Amino acid sequence: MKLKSFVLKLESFIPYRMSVTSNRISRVIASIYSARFGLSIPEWRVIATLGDRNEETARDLVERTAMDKVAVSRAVSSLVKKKLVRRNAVQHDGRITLLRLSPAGRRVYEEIGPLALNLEKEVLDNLSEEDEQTLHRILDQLGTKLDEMESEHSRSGD
Amino acid sequence: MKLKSFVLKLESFIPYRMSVTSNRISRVIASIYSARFGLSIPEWRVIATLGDRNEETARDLVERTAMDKVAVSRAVSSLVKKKLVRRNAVQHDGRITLLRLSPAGRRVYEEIGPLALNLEKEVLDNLSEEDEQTLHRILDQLGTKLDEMESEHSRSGD
DNA sequence: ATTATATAGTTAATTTTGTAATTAGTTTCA
DNA sequence: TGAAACTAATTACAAAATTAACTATATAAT
Repeated sequence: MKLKSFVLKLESFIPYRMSVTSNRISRVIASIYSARFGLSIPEWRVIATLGDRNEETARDLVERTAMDKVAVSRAVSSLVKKKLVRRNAVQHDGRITLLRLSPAGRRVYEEIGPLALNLEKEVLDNLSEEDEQTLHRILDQLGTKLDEMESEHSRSGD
Repeated sequence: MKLKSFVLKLESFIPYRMSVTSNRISRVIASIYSARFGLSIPEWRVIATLGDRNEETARDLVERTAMDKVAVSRAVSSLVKKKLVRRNAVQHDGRITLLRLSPAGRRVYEEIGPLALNLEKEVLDNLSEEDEQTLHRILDQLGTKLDEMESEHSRSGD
C-alpha cells in the first residue's frame, strides 16, 4: 500500500494564505479610492508615489511601485486625462517626461492618504506593535530571498 | 505654510507590501506547475484541495479555497477536459456533482505537492521557525479582522 | 558618419479575471 | 400542487492584467 509522503494543506500553505489575505486587504482599501474617487489600484499607487516627490519619470515609478511599465503607462495617461498628473518634457532627453501631481492631484493625495492610513490601521488593529514590526521584517526577508530566486531563475532562462 | 499631516510611503504601507510580496511568491510557485504541467493557479488550487479528500462538491471547493464559484467552475471544467478530475453525479440531488481526482490527477498531485512544499520551504528559508509561526498567527488575526470589516461593509451596503 | 544596440514609453493583441445574468434543479409552504 | 424562494453551477459580458510588438530617441562602436 502506498503512503503519501507529504502533507499539503492549502489552509496552512503560506503562499496561498498570503495571497488570499492580501487580496482581501487590497479589496478593502481599493473600495475607498475606487468608489470615492474613481481610481484604480495602479492609479492610486502612482498618486501615492508621486505624492512624496516633486518630479519623477515613469521609469522611476516602475521601480518604486514594482508595477510593470505598461500598467504605469496606462495609469499615468489616465491620470493625465483626469488632470491629476502633469507631464513635463525634459530638455536633454526627448524620451523622458517628468511627472508630478497637479494641484487637484495633490488634493486627492491629501485626502486619500489619511483614509488609506486609517484603513491600514484598522486592518492591523488585532496586531501588537511588535507583530507589526515583525511583519515588516518578514516581508523584508521574503523580499531578499525572492530577489535571489528570481535572479537565479532568469539566469537559467536565457 | 501648509504642512502635510500624514506620512504615506508605499514602501512601508503594509497592504502594498503584502500585495507585492505575495504576487512575487505566487509567480515563483506558479512557474513550476504552469511550465511543467500547464496548470493555472486556480487549477492547481483545485487539485491541491481535492488531493486530501475523496470527493467534494464544487461548492465545498469554493469554501475551502476562498476562490469564487466562477473561478472554481472554470478550473474544474478545464481539469475535467484534461482528464485530471472526474465528475460523479449524485442520486438525490441533480444540481450537484461530486468531484475527485482521476488517477492521472492524483499523479500530478503527488508530483506537484512535494515540489510546491519545497519551493515554499525555500522561499521561507530566511525565516526562523518562530517567524514562520508568527506569520501564521498574523495571517489568522488579519483574517479575523477582515471578516469583521467585510461583514460590516455588506451590512451597510444592502 | 552610420550602423548597431539600448532605453523610455506607447499601442495592440491575448489572456485572465470579475461581475451579472441565466439555467436547472430543489425546497418551502399557502 | 404549484407558485415563490433558494441553491448549485454555468454562461455571457465587461474590466483588468500580461505579453508582445512597435515608435521614438539616445548612446556606443567601427
